[in-house]
Amino acid sequence: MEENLVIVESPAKAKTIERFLGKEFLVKSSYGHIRDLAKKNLGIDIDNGYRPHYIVSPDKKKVVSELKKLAGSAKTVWLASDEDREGEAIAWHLAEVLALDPEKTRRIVFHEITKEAIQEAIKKPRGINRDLVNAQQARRILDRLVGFELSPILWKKIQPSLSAGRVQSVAVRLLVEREREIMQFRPTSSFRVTAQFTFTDSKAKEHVLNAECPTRFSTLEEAGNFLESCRKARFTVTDVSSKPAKKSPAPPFTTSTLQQEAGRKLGFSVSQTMSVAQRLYEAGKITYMRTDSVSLSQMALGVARKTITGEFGEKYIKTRQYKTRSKGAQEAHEAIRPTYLDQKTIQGTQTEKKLYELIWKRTIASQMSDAELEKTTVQIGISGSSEKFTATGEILKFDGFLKVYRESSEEEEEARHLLPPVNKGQVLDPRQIVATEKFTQHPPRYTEASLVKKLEELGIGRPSTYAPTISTIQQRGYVVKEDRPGTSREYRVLTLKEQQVQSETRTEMTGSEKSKLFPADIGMLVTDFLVEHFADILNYNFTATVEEQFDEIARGKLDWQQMIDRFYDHFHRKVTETLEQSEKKTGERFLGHDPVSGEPVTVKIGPYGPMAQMGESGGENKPRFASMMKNQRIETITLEEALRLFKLPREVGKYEGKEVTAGIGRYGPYLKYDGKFYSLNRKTDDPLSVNIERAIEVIREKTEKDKKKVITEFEEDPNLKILNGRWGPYIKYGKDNFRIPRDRVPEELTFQDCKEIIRKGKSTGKKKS
DNA sequence: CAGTGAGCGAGCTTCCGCTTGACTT
Repeated sequence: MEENLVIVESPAKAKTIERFLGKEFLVKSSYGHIRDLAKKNLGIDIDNGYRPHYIVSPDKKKVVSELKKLAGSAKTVWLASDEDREGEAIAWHLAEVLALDPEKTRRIVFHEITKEAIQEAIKKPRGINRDLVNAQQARRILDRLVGFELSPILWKKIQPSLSAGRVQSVAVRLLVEREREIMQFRPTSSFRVTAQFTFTDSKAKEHVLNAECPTRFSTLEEAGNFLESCRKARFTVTDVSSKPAKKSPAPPFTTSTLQQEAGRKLGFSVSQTMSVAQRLYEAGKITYMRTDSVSLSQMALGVARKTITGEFGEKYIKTRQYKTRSKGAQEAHEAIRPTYLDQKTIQGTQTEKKLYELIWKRTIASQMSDAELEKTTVQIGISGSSEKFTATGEILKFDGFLKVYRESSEEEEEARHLLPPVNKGQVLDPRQIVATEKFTQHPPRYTEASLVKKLEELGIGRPSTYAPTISTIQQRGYVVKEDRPGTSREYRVLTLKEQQVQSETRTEMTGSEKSKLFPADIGMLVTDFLVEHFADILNYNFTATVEEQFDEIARGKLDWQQMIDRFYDHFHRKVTETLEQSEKKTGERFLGHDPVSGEPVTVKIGPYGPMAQMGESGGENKPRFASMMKNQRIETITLEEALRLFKLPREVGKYEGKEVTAGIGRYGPYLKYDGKFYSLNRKTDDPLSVNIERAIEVIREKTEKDKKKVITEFEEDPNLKILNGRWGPYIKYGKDNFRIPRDRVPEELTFQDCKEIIRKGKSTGKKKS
C-alpha cells in the first residue's frame, strides 16, 4: 500500500511526476473531468436554484472505481489538477465522487513540472477553492442552458439535428458576415507606376535601381499623362537617407499560434496539428500542447541560454519573459516548448519531426537577440513634374533571431535587397517605366487557423476546444472547407520604353482560394435566425461579458445562482416567445417566373437540404422540386441556373438495351440503371451534361467493386452474408453487423461458424449512452 | 458502406471543456 496518492489530469504528466516524487507516492490520472451534467432533461433543476445533476461519465467509470480503491487505502490524497477554473472543479468532483475525507485530502498546484516545483507544492497544500468551483459550475450550467434550449428551437423552426451554442454559433457568424462582406465587395482599380533606372559609377560599372512612384493614378488617362510627362524628363537623385530598424522575435507557441504557424508553414489542419502534438507530448518530447500561456520556466530559460551560446555564440542571447495579451487566458501551463531544448531534432515520423523542429526554432528564437537592420530610402526627382520616385532597400546588419526563425508573415515579404551605391545628385537613365492596373482585394476568407486566431482574440473558446469547434461547425454542415478556382480578369498596362508609350491588355487569375472556410446556406440561415431572435448571445462580446461575471464569482463577490438566474430569466422568456411566435424559416428566395409555364421559381432549404421549387404548393398544379447542386448558394443562384435543375432526372442513353438516367439525389449526383443507383463524382461529373460513355464507365466500375464486396453468401439464409466493408471483412445479419475474430479467416467461415459468432458477439452497432 | 426523396407513426438530435484511447458500418 502506498502512503500517498497524487491525482493529476493527464497520464503523461503522472508518469513524469512519479519519477520526481519517489516511492511513497503513487501518481494517477483522472483523464480530465470525471463527471458531467446528465444529458436527460437538461441535467439542471431550474426550480431548485439551478441545482446541477451530475453523473459520472460512462467512459470514466473504470478510472473512478480504480481511484476510489486507491484513495481508500492511501493515507493522504493529493489533488494536483491544474490551477485554473476547470482544474479546481476537477479536484472538487474528485473529492465528492471518491468521498474523500477532508482530513486526509490536500489540494496542491504547481506551475512547472520540475522536482523542485513539485516538492515545493507538497509543502504548501491548501483547501479546495469553492468560489473558483462555483465559477466553473456557472460556466458549465450557462453553456448547457444556452445549448440545450437553443438547439431544439432550430430543430423545430429549421431542420432536425442542428445545434447552437455560445462558441460555435459565434464562430459561424464570423464566417457568414465575412462572406457577406465579400459578396458586397466591388473592386476598384488604380495604376501603380514602377521604374527601372540605370547609372554608371565612377569606375564605369553599370547599376540598376528599381523604384516606385508613391502616387496611385486612378484612371488610365492620368497614368498615361504621367508617363507622357516622363518621356523627355530628367531623373535626378534628390535625397538618400538611412535609418536603423529592429525586429524582435515572436513569443513561444500557444495552442492557437502553433495551429496558425503549422497551418501556414507545414500545411497542417488544426486537428492534424493537435494530434501530432499529442503524440510528441506523450513521448515526452514537448510540454503540454493545450495552453494559452507564452511563459517559459526558469529551467527552460537556462537551457535556452546554454543552447544558444553553444550553437550561435554569446551575442545571440537575449533572455525574455513574455506576457500573454489574449483575453481570458488562464495560464495553467507553460508555453508549448521542447522538453529538452538542447535537442534540436528528434526520432519519429516526418510530421512529428517537422512539428518538433518548428517548436524548437520558435522557442529558441524567442530567447535570441533582435535583428538589426538598416533601411535606406532614395528619392528621385522628375524634371518638370511635382511627382517623384522612391526606392527603398534594407540591409541586415545583424541577423539575431532571424538565424533560426521567421514568422510566415515575414517570409512572405518581398526579399528586399541591397540598393546600389547611389549619391545625391546622381543622374539616372530610365530604362523603362511601367504603369500597371491594380485592383483592390476583398477581405480575406478565414482558414481554420485564422478563425481560431479570431476566436482567441475575442476570448471565445479555450485551447482544448479550438480544434473540436472547427470540426463541429463543419460536421453540422454550417461550413465547408474547400478550394475554389479563380476567374481570369483583364488588366491594362502602359509601358514607356525608348521614349515610346505602349498600351496593352493582359490577363491574370484572381480570387482562387485554397483550404478556406465557406459558410453553407444552412449556416447563413441559422445565423440570421439566431441573430434575429438572440442577438445578445450571438454578440461578439457575450463571452467576454459573462467571463467578467465568472471572475466575480471566483473572487467571491457574486453568487453564482443569482448570476445564472438573472441571465436565464430573460433568456428563457425569449426562448418561449420564439417557439410560439416565429415562423418556420426556410430562407426562401424568389428568383422569377419560368418562361415556359409562367410558374414562380423559388429556392429554399428543404427537408433534405437546399432545393428549388417551381409552382406554388396548394396551387392548381403540384409544384415540382429539384435539389440544388453542391456549389450553388441560395443567396447567389440565378433563375437560369435554377431552371436547368428541373431538367433532371434526364435520359443519358441506353446501355445493353436498358435506359440510363442521371439525377441529383440526397447523396449527390447519381445515375440510375436497371433499377440500381450509381453515384457520380461530385466534383468532376455534371449530371446535366454527362454522356453515355462516361455513364457506362461509372456503372462498370461500381459493378466491379460490388463483386469484390461479397465474400460469401449462404443458401441457408439470404439474410446472412460475409462482406468487405470500410474496415475490412464483417458479417452482416439482417440489419446488424458483427466483427470477425482476428484469428479467423473470413473466406473460410461456414454458415455454422457465422451463427456461432453472431450468438457470442454482440452487435458492434449502436452504442448506448 | 448504403441509402436516392418532399411531413402519420416514435423517439432522437443538442452545449462547452477537461482528457485519451477504442474502434467505428
